[in-house]
This record gives sequence, C-alpha cells and structure tokens, in this order.
Amino acid sequence: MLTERQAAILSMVVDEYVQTAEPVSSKALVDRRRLEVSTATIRNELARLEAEGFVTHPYTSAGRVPSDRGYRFYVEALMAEEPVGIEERRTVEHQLHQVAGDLDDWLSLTATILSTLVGNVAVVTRPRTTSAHLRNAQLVELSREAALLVAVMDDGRVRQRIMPMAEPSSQEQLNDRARRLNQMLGGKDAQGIRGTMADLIDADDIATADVLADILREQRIAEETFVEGLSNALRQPEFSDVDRLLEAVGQLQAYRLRALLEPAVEGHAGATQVGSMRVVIGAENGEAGMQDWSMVVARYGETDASGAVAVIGPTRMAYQRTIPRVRYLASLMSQLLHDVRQDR
Amino acid sequence: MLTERQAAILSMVVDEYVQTAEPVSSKALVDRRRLEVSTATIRNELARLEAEGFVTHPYTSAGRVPSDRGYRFYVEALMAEEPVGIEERRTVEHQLHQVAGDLDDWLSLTATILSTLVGNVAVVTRPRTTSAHLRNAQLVELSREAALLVAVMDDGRVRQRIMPMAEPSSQEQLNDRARRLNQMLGGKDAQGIRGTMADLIDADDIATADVLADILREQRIAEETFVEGLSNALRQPEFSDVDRLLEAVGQLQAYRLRALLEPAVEGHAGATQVGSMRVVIGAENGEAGMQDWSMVVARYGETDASGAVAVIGPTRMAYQRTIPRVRYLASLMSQLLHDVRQDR
DNA sequence: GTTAGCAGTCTCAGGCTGAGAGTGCTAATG
DNA sequence: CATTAGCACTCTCAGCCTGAGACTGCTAAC
Repeated sequence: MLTERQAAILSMVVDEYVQTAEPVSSKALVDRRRLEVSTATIRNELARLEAEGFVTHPYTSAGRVPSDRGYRFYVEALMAEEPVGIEERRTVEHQLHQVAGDLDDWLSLTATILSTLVGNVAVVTRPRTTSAHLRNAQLVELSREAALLVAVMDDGRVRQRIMPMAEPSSQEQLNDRARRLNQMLGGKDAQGIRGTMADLIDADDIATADVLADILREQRIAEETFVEGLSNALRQPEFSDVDRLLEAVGQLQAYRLRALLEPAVEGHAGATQVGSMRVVIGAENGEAGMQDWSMVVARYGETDASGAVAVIGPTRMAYQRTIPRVRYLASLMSQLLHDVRQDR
Repeated sequence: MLTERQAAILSMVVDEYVQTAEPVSSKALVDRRRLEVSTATIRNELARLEAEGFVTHPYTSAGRVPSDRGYRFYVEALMAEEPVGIEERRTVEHQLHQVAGDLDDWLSLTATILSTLVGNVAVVTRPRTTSAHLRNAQLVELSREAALLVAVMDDGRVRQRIMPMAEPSSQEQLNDRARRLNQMLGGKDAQGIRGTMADLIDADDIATADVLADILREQRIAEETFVEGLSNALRQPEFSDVDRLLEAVGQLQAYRLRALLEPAVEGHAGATQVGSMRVVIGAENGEAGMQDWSMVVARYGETDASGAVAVIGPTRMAYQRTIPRVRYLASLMSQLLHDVRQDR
C-alpha cells in the first residue's frame, strides 16, 4: 500500500518532526536528508501520504505533520529502535543498586530515572496481586490505650494504622496478641480473614482483624502510582502556551494517569502490542482532553503480581528511544521483583 | 510615621491588589471604597507612601502596587485576620477524622486541605525529633535468604528495608532474633545502637543493628515533606506567562521548599514572628529566584518533636486568610501529634 | 516518473496608532 | 494649609496593517 519510497519519506517526516517540533517541508527533507530527488517529487509523495491519512497539514502552506495513523505505522513498521547503550545501562543499574532495599524506593527511583532518560513523564505502578495476603502483623505500644498496627503483605506493601485498644495493654501483651493473630490470620487474604473472624472472641482481636482485612483490600492510587518528571515534560515546545500547560498539569495528576494506564495495561483500547509492550498513540486512548498524548506501557512482574512501567508524553514523542527504554526498565523491575519474591 | 489616613490607604491598596492582581489607581480606591475625598488627595497620599517605600509604581502611569515593606507593615499593623469559620472548621475536622489513623495520611491530607483553603501551595513537614529512638523492630521472612526489616521509631516513622541474611532462617528464628534485638536496642537512638553493637556476636544481628542505626539517622526530604496544591498555585494570574510558570514549577520542588522552610522555622532570615507564626515576605528570604514569593509558616508539635505547616505563594497573597488558616491547621496537627505521643 | 517554475495561500513578526488609564503638577478654593 | 479641579503628559495595550517568507499545488516541459 505504501511504496518503499513513501515509507522512507514518512519515516523521515516523523524523525524530523520529533526532533524539531516544526511541520516538515519538502525542502527541509531534501536539504537535511540529502535526497536525490527534487522537492517537487517529495511534494507529490507527501500529497499521496496525506491522501492516505499518514500526515496532515496544519494550514495551507505549512509543512507536514504526522497523524496518529502515521505515528502508528512508523512505530509498527518503520522505526529503528535506538538501543540502550552500555554506558546508559551501567549508570541506571548503578543508581538502582545504590538505594537501600525497599520496594517503594525502587519504584520511585525507577520513575525518576526513566523520566530523565526520555524527557517525559514516567509512571510506575506498584505490582498488584489478584488479592493480597497477610504475611505478618505486629502491634507496637504507643500509649496504654493505643497501639500501632504494622501489617506486611505479600505484595510488598507495609501499612501502618493507629489502633485504639479497648483493653489497655503492655508491649508484652501486644506481642502475645500479635502472635495469636499471625497464627490465625497469617497467609489469608481479606476474605479469608473475614471468614475467620467468627472464631475470634476478644473485642480487640476482632477490631484488629477487621482493620487488617481493610488494609488488605485497600488500594490507594496516590500510593500505588509513582509519577515523576512533570517539569521534564513541560519543557516540550507543545506547552509554550499557558493554557495548554495548565491543562497538561491538570491531566498529569496521579489519579488521571492511573485511569489512562489501566485500559492500556489490560489491553483494551486501540493499543497494539509491540514486543510485549503497548503503545497508545493520540486519540487511540478514548480519554477526552488526552487526544494529543501518547503512552508507552510495559508490564513487569509475574502473572500473579504485576505492575506497569510507562511513559506519557505528547504524540510527538521519540518512540525510538522511549520504547526500548521503557522495556529495559520494566525488565529490570521484573528482576528486582523476582528477587524479592523468590521461593515463597 | 504614617498618619492614620495613610495607613488606611495602604491597607486598602493591599486588599485591593490582593483581590484584583491589578495595580491600584487612585480612582479605583475612591470608587470602590466610597472615600470622602477626591482622587487627587489620594494621589498625594500615595506619593507620600511611595516616598516612604510602602508602595511602588510598575511604570509612570500605572496604579500602585504594595512593596515588600508595604506588605510587611500591613501584616504587622493593619491586617484584620479573617477568622476560620465554624462551618470551615467542621469540614476540615471531618475530613481529618475520616482517614484511618496513620501519621503520613494526616500530614498529606493536612497539606491538601490547607492548599485548597488558601489556594496556594501548602507544605507540611514531618515532625523531627532531635534524635529518633527505636521503638520496635520486626523481621518478616521474605525468602530463606532475605527478610524484611520493619522499624518503628518514636517520631512516628515506620521504615522498611529488605535485608539479605547470611544465615537462612525461618520466621520462628526471625522472631527470636527480633525479640533479642528489641531487648538490646529498644529505646536507643542511632548513637546508642552503635554503642551497643560491640556486645553483639552474631553476624546477622550486627548487620541488622547497623541498618537500624542507619534508618534512625536517615532523613529523606522527599518523604519528610508533604507538598500539595501546585496546580492551585499556578492558576494565579502572576503565572500567565509561560516562563514564569515553568520557573515556578521548578522552584516548587520539595527539596527547594525544604531549603526555604528551614531558616524560616529556625527563625533566622528577616522573618518576624506574628502570634507564634513566621511570615517571610518577598526578598526577605535570601533565596535567589524566590524574591516574589512569600511564606507563612507555623511550627507544630512539642519542643522535642516538631514540624512545620506552611503556605507558599506569590507575595500578593491573601495574608488575612492565610495566616489564621495556617495557624489553625498547625494547632490541629499539634493536637493529633499529642494524642499519638501521649504518656510515653 | 521527474522536475522547474510560478501563482497562490497562509503565517508571523514588527511597526503603527488611537484609546484609555493614570499620574504629577499647578493654581484655585474653603 | 489641606483639598481639589483641571490639564498636560506618559505609558500601555489591543487591534490593524503590511511585507517578508515559507510552502504548497499545479502545469507544462523533459
């Protein structure tokens, strides 16, 4: 459907536009790419590409800009990925191993690294298990009437909650209570705990079990989603106008991003899979107000506990660079997660 | 030094300018405030105020704008605080009691609430103790070779760290180890733990104690500082220009805010105390690039564990509203913190 | 199929202008 | 002596215009 030359030209248009953010003229292509043909020939080809819907015209006498369809074709058929260099890898891995072992640190650092690598907003979500199980609960004395409940879950979350205690108790007594609860509730998910609650007699035990079930079920978008690099993204020329910029700041709130990410990870939407990754371009995500945004998403983790690593930015995005880098960081996260979860 | 009328006029200029964000003309004052004198009289007074440095002129034929000195005088002598209404209090307290008991939740929610209340960026820092003490440590089995160390500190922090274990151990054994460590290290600060380490023999005990000391000493700005309301602040007319806006986004990074807040809390800088609070106006903070920003800061907590609640925004800030609201939320936080820490 | 050439289209920066908003000063007033 | 009317003067700002420049699309020739 596209001749070889047309494909080559489309590819150049995308590359050029991604780099300069200016509509690409026939002259620019001939000059900068040293083509053997004249601008008129290019113009003819561009006109055909436009007829097929791969590029558009902002106005009569402006150069060409890739359309969503153009980007899509580019990503699927034309693009040569820019591999993650050795030096780049070394730096990233060094940074990641720098931080002490804590899942949260890794997630947030990964987002930061990815964001600087690609110059756009990076989002990393915490791995979600189909249903979290209690690994361990502890009670720490705060005062005679209140204790701090610390719950460790098998998805790596650690959550704390201040619990008023009906019956004043010492740390010794709290230890006993925790041991008892761990014995009865350990390894169970929220439903399992609720099921066991009938067997509990002590009021504080029941209250604690109740809170534990709550915590297991709880999902807080803000805490589950690590977003970094807002200011990186905002430096893009597409936001040189204040309204657009404010609009962007609004759209890039954690909870909105989460909503955007969800379908992409699940694989609805027009998203197409490219080497285990999903790339959603422009209006392909159905979201209103997000028609000019693209998203590159990779899952990481295993089937029973997986999260997503993603980059979000204007459709004019360096897909060549972004896609391999998202894939790379997702694979690193998979590895880290695997190490943490090994032989349970 | 200022006549009563001059003071009244200055006050009106501030009020008017805060509201409209437009330089205030003599006519605007007479019209909107129904003054009994003519615009010419006002002009004379304004000229005198300008000679004294309380207001300035952006250009020859523009109205007047308060200077830092003008705001300072206004805050200290003229302003009538706008009290926090009953209804407002009710909503805030309702929201705060809504969330489950966890210090982090309160801190972040407080920042969010404060930000919406005053329409600027709100910053809340975690209470810092002179030196944190270990309250309780737990070890949870992750795999045979790794455990999750969960440390609860007396400043309310709960921190986790994945620990590789030299000696493979079951949860039972980890429990024993935790009990032993709590006995020896409980209640100690980083220094105390390092002092006790000589008494430990087991390699894993030593490694764990080492990490605990680390955690106790550790201070992470990102985790200690809750910043909310960026997009609220950016809607202010002073950021109608993209460069300024981007500049603002850059300045409002957590680590920068922390640097800004520190001296204000300590009480260096030109900051002056107003009813247990500090108000830093414009260039009074020495920071370059922050000359157009003001800051209202209140400490909360007790002498041995205190944090700060603050609002940061353009010098054109509704001090009347902001100051009482910052004070109010700081007092709420003090109360919450007191409840958590009672009779230790 | 390619290309030179040209007319036509559209944007954009820069200059110009008149309206409008304010001020500062002066001289008159109570 | 404080106040005020009045006026000349200053400066901004939005709107308009314009010419340069950038491209395209088409035509006709190669």
